[in-house]
Amino acid sequence: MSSKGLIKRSEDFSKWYNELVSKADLAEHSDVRGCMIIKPYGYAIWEKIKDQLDQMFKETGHQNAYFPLFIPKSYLSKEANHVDGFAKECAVVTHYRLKNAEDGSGVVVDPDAKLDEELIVRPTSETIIWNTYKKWIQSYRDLPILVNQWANVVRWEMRTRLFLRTSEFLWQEGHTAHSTKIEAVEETEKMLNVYAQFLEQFMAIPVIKGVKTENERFAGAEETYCIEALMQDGKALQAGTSHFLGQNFAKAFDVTFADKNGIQNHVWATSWGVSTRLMGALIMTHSDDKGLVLPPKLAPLQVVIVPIYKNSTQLEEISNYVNELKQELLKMGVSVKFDNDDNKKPGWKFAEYEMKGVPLRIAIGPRDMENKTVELSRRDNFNKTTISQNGLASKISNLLIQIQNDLLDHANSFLNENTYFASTIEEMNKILNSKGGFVEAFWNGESKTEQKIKELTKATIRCIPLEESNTGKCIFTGQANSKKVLFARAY
RNA sequence: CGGGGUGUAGCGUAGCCCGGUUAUCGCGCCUCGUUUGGGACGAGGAGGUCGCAAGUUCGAAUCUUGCCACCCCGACCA
Repeated sequence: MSSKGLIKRSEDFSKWYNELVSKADLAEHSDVRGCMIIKPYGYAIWEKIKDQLDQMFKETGHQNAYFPLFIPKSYLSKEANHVDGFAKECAVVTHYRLKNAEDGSGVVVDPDAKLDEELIVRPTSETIIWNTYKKWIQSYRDLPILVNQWANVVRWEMRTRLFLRTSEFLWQEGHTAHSTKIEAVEETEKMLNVYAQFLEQFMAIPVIKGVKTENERFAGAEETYCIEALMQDGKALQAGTSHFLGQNFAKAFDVTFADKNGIQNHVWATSWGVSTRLMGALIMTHSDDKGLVLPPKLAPLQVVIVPIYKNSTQLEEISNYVNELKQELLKMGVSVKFDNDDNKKPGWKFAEYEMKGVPLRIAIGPRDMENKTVELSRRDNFNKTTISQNGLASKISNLLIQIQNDLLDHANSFLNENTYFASTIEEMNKILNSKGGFVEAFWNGESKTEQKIKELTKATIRCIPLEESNTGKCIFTGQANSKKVLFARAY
């Protein structure tokens, strides 16, 4: 149950985000630092995301499996870069038993129950999975392995935000094994495209596809592909990553296969993931000062019907009509709720469903019953129209498609309008300090240069876009033949 | 993990500096009635370990210390 209004985005975007997450009933903080409770309404959206992605993974030949939460500490250290990247943020299990304190003050860790080998709570599962794949793979006939898992992972974060960065989060992680480098790279790119397609077609979020620089690469990867989205406050958000892992994990875990000639080779690997962070992307892409805005394809509730009446006779008449309409809509696969709660006035309901981002609202009163009309109101642009009850269900169904498309168009325009080019550091700072956005610029490919630019602008290279682009003079060193990359301040 | 801020009923808050009956107000909640085309109104009612723990004191929401959580800014990261 949410109380009135949100702070305006223009006043305090960060506060707006926090209030929205809370008032739209998406999530709340738990008593454990950095951990979140995803509430039923928020989880319903995540389930939509999950179900659709799961279907897309299966359509591309993947199967789900489940690997354990706990990973022996020794596994993590087998791949040098990997351990460097994750060691600082791992939760560690050291004991397996509690006992009553002798002074009666409660339970304490039983010092006699110390684990011989400590377990880490997975920050990601490459190590335990590759330790397993070693047993699964003997010959090229065992390849490829195309496995995904839906899981929770823990990374001990210093600074957290609901959905955007929490110590525990939900995600999926795909882990594949291939006999050739080409096939593994293809898989990495294929899954990046699946993500991009999902974000655009279902979340109505346009993304830039690219690869990360060495600095930003996943710990243990040869190449990290990513999709980057632009939020309404002009900051970039990494929405998904797909890694070409080369033979790094195969070598670390000694995973080899016999090829057709009987020669032993190391296996080629990929991994790819998206997380509950997508919820943050969804919120910060479409929502407005009235609350959440959901694309119809991800809305747990697509249509809400609010009756307006003065007495029970009127309500009954309206109900009779609405129940028929509801059946028709449900048959068309449209999710719909008739909110006939007598304790809340229509105005209250309007505001409430706006906060929760229900894409389409229908209001029906005695006037409508008389004229055989209803009032349709769109959440995304607040357009209100009074239309005939004739053929209403299919009009609604079409309108939902229209809303889905309009949200993507709108987000696309925003992305285009907020992508700039800068040829000097001053220009870049000017852009970033005024409204933010993506800034294209040339970069000479050196980490040192990237670091310097970061110090001067607080912007990082979000990606080197996959699209072919021309070369030019490095924004920092002036070096010719530098490649075009995308800078932004980022979440 | 460093610097700053905050924590009082489900939510938002007054009181704290300067310790002293029964902890303020609004929203929400419950009951009854009237209402219902953009967050209704009246009457009555319930709801509190003042973040947690020690300490100072005759007496602590108020003072001291420690801890926990959240928010903002850094460093780090999806």
